[in-house]
Amino acid sequence: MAQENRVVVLIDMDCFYCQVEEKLNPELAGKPIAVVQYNPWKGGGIIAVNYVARAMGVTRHMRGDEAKEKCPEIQLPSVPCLRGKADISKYRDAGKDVAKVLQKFTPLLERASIDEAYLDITEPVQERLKTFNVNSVTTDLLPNTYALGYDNVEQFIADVHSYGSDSLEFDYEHAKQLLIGAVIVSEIRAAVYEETGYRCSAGIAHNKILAKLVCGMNKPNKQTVLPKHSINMLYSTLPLKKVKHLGGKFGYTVCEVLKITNMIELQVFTEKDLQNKFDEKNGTWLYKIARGIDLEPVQARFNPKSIGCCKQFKGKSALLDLESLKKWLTDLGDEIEDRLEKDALENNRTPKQMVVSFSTYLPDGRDVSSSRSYNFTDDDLCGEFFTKKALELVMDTTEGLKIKDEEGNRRLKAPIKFLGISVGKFEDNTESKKTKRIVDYFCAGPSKVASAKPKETENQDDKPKPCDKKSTEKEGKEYILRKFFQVSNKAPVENKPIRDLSEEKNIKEIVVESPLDKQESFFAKFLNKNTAQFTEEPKSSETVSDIVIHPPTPVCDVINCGENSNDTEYSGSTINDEINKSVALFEEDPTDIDRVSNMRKLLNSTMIPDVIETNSLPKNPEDSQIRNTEDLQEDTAINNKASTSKIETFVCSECSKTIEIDKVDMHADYHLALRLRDEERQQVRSERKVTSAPKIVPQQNTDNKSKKPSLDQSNDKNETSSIASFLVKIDDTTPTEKCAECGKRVPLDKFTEHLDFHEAQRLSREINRKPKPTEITGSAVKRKRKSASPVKKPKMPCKSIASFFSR
DNA sequence: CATGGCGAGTCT
DNA sequence: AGACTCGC
Repeated sequence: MAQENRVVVLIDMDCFYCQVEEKLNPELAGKPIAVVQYNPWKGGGIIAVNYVARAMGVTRHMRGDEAKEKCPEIQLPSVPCLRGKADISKYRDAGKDVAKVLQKFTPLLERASIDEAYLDITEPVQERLKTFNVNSVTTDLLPNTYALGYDNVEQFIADVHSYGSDSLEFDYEHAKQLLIGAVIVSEIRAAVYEETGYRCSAGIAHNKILAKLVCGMNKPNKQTVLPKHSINMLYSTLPLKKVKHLGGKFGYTVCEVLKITNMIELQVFTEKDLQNKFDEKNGTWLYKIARGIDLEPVQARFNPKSIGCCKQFKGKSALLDLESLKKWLTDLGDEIEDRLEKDALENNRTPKQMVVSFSTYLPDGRDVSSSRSYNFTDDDLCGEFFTKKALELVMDTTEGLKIKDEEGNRRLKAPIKFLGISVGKFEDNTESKKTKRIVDYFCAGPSKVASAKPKETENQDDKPKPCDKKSTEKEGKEYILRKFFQVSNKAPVENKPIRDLSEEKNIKEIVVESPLDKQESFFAKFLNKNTAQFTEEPKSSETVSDIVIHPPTPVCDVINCGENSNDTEYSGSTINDEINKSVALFEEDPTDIDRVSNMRKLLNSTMIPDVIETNSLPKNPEDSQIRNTEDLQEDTAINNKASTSKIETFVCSECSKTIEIDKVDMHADYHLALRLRDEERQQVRSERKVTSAPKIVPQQNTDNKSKKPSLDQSNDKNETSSIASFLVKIDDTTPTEKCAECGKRVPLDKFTEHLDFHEAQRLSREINRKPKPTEITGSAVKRKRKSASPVKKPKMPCKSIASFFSR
């Protein structure tokens, strides 16, 4: 069966959550309804609105309170709450009930979401045509049916009956199939209503994209057919972003790059055009969908491939201590257990993998997310397994989450904004004994499952014991805690030497360990070097090739500066000294006024002097809550120097964090690193998506103006931009070295900076880095992350020197 | 702080 | 394996 001649249907339940609520509570029938999510803020967030309420102006995105204003008599049933989070299981069950009805009509059913399913009914249509004459189709077989391009269904029926007499492009065979398809879909929808009481709408076309597209054109309780010859009419006014896959960033860049807004405008571009402007795959896909072609098959899938649950902890509700983390992971783990038990009983399958994901707030309020996976072994299935393993994964892989251990106050260093556990990679349970274990476990009865939770926390917490890693493996629930405190207990030991800040040697060791400490010297030097190069460059030079080509002198110095730089000595300075010292790093080049003033501006604007008296121990809880750059790294060492009698601090106006004076430079560089990362990302994106669109990738141009950075009167915003573009500027005559990391060709004399740039990317990525493998779970998760270490490998730069001299 | 909790799929 | 995108 040719893919282009399929009959594909999308069934979409009308305001599904509302219908479920109405069915469960018949008193609601006929009334305006909006389902709100538990969130008590301003009446809860509306996630579904029935059509009565829509008619009165209630929409999603509103809060419950707003809905009441628009429609005082509105009913606001709420999504139930279980374990502190929204519990949508009743909607999931209802969706499954519907899917079961759909499945009676074809096995080729793909559940697309809780309330949507694609059906490929090509076969049923062919079967029907064997015994049913299309000419006997009448409107009473097609209630609530619309055909795009026709005023009403009768006209479409008539067109089919007359072989499309009026239209040259009428594809009779295809239209006939769609018409029969529409008849079958009417029956399907009737069956759904009959058996579940739910109304739905449907789109009928020859592929998934189009079925989806037209399904929404007539709602509720309607179905819409899209004959081939109506596609262009539909496209002529259809915003491109309405098409599935084009509603996000990609669709936006397509519109920007091609300067179009409607689907029909895509048709003027050749396939090659589109492949050049985007990539091969996307170009071809765009070319085809512009002509109504979408070959993606309907997958036969009834059950979800993964089962997961997650929760956000936004803003003030971010998790700050170990207890909250444990609590929420327990709740999430319990939910997974519940749902997995049901799934095991219903589908006789077992997940082979678990993924725990989380995100933490950066000091500036943005967040970084991370995830770790674990492949189950057969011995894994024991009480509270998911919770324990999840906690283990989070704690184990995220040194940045290590607590600040002080006075029994067990705080997480980075506030957790999001937690999620999901399991997947299901395999069918065979008759073999091992895979049956999960069912055994779940069926074993409450005694085992409930596995009374001893109050293990308190005594363990205060007195962490040394533990033998091998023997405690997977033993009991205290295992996690014990392991945890073993780790966190090291902090004071590491801290001790640093208290005396004059001990340079100790500081250096710490600096080496901490990526963001390294960042300080890297970025200071990095920027400094750039300005130096610009100075040496003749200002009047006109061509790119004039950009100075001198040996990358400090390559090895820079590589090593993380280890031996004394930039990290800050002790005994005044605030202004520190600021000036930072600025001085950029003042060596008197010609680079912009950079100097910009940096000064940055420092002045972000650092608001705020001297605070601090006693030897942070009796004030707020003190321990200071979260700056290093807090997100694993380096607990520097933090704990609270023993100094008086600490001067600043408030960073970019991220509102309190920064101790000896971290001002680091902190400023940290913000710079974040900005650089963003730019690099944007650049990568534009290079990838619009490779041949010169307007989007100005950096790629080798035109004259791109080569005079020192004269560039750019403003603050463009300052870092110029740095980024500086890194990728290449000219034919420039000796280059291919970067092993990104494959780009980089001018030799900028190679060091280029490496530093990757360093910058890595730094921000490695907010959640894993500093060292832990033997205990070493078997669980592969961690062969290459070059995860922020410590520079001397290999690359040295190689670049060699190649420089060989040319 | 302010659509949240999903689930699928792609890229590297 | 993990980060990221898309859509409901």
